[in-house]
Amino acid sequence: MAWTLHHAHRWDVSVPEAIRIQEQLAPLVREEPLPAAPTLVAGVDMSVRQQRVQAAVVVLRLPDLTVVDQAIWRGPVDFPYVPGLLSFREVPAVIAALERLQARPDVILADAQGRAHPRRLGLASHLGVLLDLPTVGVAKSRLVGTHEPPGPEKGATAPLFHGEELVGMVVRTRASVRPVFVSVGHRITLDQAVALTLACTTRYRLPEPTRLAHLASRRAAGPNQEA
DNA sequence: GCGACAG
DNA sequence: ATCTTGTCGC
Repeated sequence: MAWTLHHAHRWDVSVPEAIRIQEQLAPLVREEPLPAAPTLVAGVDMSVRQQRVQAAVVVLRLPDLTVVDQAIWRGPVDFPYVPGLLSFREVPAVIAALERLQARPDVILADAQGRAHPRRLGLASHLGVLLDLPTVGVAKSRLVGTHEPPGPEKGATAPLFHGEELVGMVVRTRASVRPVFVSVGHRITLDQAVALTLACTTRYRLPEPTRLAHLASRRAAGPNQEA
C-alpha cells in the first residue's frame, strides 16, 4: 500500500538536527475526535539484532480483534537509541513495513509515547503527522511526566502531567499488573485513545495490536543462536 | 553538578 | 531493546 508522506524530512541527521525537526513537527499534531469509529487497527513494533532491524505491523479488525493483515520489513540500523529521539531509529523501518500492507488501517497503535514526550512529539505522534493518520502511543514505561498510581482494577486510570499539561493517561489494562502509558499520537482525543487501548486489550498487559506486532518482529529476528 | 531517560 | 531459566504470586 502506497503512503503519502506529509512534511517529509531527512533521517540521516545529527542529534541537534533531529531535535529541531521535532520542534517543527510538534505544532502539527492534532488532538481531535476520530472521523469515525475505527474498524481496522494496526500495531507496529520493531526488534533489533546484529545491526539489523525487523519492523512488524499487524492489522486487526474490531471488535473481534481478528488479524486481517500483517507485514515484516528487515533492514540495517542507522540511528542509535537516544532517549527522546526513538522515532529517528524506528519510524523509517515502520513506514517500510506499512508499505507492504494490503489493508489500510484506520488507526495505528505504537509501542511508544505520543504527546507524552519532552517536545510533544513521541514516535506515535511523529508517525501520525508523517502519515496524516490517527495514531496512539501505548508505552510500557514513562518517558516524562508525573502521576498517581491508578487503582488496581482493570480499566483504572490516572492522569499523566508534564508540568501543568495533561500529556497522557496511565492505564491499568490488567488487574494488579503494571499500567501502560497511553497518549495521543495524532488525530484522536486522549479519551478515545484510552478507550481504543482498552477495546484492544484481552488477557494481556499490552493491547493485541502492539503485542502481536512485538511477537512478529521477534519471530522475524529468528531464535537466539548466539551466546 | 546530579539523576532520569519510550525502545 | 538485548543478555537469559526457573520460579513466585494473583
